[in-house]
Amino acid sequence: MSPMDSAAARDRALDAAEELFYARGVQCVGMDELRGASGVSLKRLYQLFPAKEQLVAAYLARRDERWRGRLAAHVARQRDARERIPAVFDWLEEWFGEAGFRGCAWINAHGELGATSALVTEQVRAHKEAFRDCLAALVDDARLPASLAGPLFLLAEGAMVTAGITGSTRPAAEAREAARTLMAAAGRGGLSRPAPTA
Amino acid sequence: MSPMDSAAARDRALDAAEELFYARGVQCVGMDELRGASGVSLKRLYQLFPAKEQLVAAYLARRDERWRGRLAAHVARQRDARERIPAVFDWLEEWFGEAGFRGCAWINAHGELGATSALVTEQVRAHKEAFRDCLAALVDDARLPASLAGPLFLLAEGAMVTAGITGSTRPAAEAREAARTLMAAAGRGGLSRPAPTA
DNA sequence: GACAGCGGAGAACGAGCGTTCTCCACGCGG
DNA sequence: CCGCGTGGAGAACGCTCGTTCTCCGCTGTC
Repeated sequence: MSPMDSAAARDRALDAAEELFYARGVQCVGMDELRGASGVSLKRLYQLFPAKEQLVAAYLARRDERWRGRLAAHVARQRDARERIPAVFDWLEEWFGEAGFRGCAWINAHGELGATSALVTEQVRAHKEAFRDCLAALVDDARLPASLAGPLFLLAEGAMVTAGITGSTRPAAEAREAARTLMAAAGRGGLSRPAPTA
Repeated sequence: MSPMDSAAARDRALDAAEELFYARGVQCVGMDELRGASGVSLKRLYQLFPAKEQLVAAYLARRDERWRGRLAAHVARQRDARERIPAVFDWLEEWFGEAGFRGCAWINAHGELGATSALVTEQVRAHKEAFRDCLAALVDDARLPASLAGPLFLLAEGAMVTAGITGSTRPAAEAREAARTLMAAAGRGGLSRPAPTA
């Protein structure tokens, strides 16, 4: 291989990292196994990423880009701005049903390394913030109150966690229905007051 | 120490396990460190728990009991059955604000070991199912439609994850407001219909 | 006081890991 | 055709970890 495709080596390393880290957890996969799966020599791996931690961070960063790209593409297919919000949950449902789905990579990575690696924590926070911003933009486009973004985000996060733990796609549908209810209530004007107590 | 307090040794082992596993992650804490922190000899540890995995499962099981006990106690302070549901989120908010809060122990354990340990996965599923059942009972007591339990559960899970990642207690308040809105909408009669599309 | 048995301290073991080093085959400038 | 440097394969290193073993002191009994 010519020296020039260190970019290709990087891609192959990240491909292998994504597949293995996501499927089995970061700590379960050694650098040697990564070398075997990617075909990139250990020497090269350490040239590209000075330590495993950086490879993990790069894996999360690239996955973040792709994940948000896929979500945005799916959502953009809806003409009606208000339908784009339920479409987020449609897309989650599709994702949850994919073979090999094992929950949210960032939540998993945070559970595994959040206490240990500041770099990973940073990636996780950045990803979640970006996702939240994405929802906020959809809420804004739909001319709904900005305060809706937080709850929608929480519903989506809860759905991801629950789908990851139970292996079911159902949380996506539940979250979508709840999101619709919240949108309708917000459209009706502001957040609810407490239920009448006496 | 008399041979009889193997129960006490068990408790001390679990105390140390809970503190260290929760704070730093399971894989970061070795059996030797656990011995140092608990004062229980390695030999005894392995008599009580044939392998680390069992100790992890026991830690999660005991924490589950205590966690749900604390939640139930807090919720029971509300007279009005409908106020017990927001009270769940009040309690979450308190929890999120505690020193050393680092997210949901079960979600973290699942992220760390879900792909590896069937025993741990089982504990996580059992805990989440129990929590969900608890919410379902509160919904039932409040004479609200059973379909509310799922969305409330998702809001709570989303809040736990988000609080764990961001370190803020705010997700609890957001989830509580959303829960109130969903309760009000359900009280008003059933789930929302999709917004008018044409 | 002698002895059997239990329990604790910590060494030992074997495996796996992240990281580095050694060695060799290959391609290129003179 | 000959050195030279680049890059790959994989051995090696040092460390940590889960688990087991060895040794020793203590205690309760005769």
